[in-house]
Amino acid sequence: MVKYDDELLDDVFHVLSDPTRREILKQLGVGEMTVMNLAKPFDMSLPAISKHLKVLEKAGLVSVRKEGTFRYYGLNPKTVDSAFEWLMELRNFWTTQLTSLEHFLDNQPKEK
Amino acid sequence: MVKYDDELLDDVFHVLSDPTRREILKQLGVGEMTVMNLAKPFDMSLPAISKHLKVLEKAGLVSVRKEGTFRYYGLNPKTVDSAFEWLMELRNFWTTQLTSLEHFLDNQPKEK
DNA sequence: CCTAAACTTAAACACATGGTTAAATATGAT
DNA sequence: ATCATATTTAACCATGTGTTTAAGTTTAGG
Repeated sequence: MVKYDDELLDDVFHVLSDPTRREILKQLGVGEMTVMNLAKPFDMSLPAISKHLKVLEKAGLVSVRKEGTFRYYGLNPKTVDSAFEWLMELRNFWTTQLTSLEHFLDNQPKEK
Repeated sequence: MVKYDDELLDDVFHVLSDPTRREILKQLGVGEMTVMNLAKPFDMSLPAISKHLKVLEKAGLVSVRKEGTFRYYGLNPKTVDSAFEWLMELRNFWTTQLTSLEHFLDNQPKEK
């Protein structure tokens, strides 16, 4: 199995475990957005969104560009790939294990 | 976009955000295991592992089978699929958005 | 019935999280 | 200089997390 950076995975999966952040990530797929505009769909204060964006940034999922008083947040799609690939490998590992004879024998039902 | 259960995604991604739980999930790919054996590789008390297993169970990623004083934990691979599929769709959504003209125009660099 | 083994539950703790409101900061416009 | 706008920082709060140790619980075996 490929080696993954545990801390990176911690951060990325933690980011993904919050619905607001998932929604923000989806939204950013459309293009760069200001904090104000990102906040609009949510029934939540601006500082709350600002905090979520910090979490996203710390995990390397987004980056910021300043322009006047605005801050344009944009995607960093590669970081999500690390989580995706980890998940893919996990599933892959499971599948190969599950088809092995050893596993088959170990998992014969012992009761029902 | 397909509709996903937010609470399920919250739980599954939260499970995945901890390295101990990721390791447990990987390990369970080999086959059912008792708590004792699952705990062995970790430098951590048994109750700590027990709690992680509760989290995994609550998220629907594993299930338990009792046999005497032992508890055999086994995988529930389908639940991980929901997170995997959500991630896949997100990437997919991004990709289609990123190739659209609209996005291209919105994202011309404004400074450098 | 007694004991050992395999867990779980309880209680406690330090720290993180997700939210709030109010105040500070930075920038552009008048 | 003043003001409004966009955003962050600070301070606070309730709740959740990951861990520990100590005390149950359940079950198998002498």
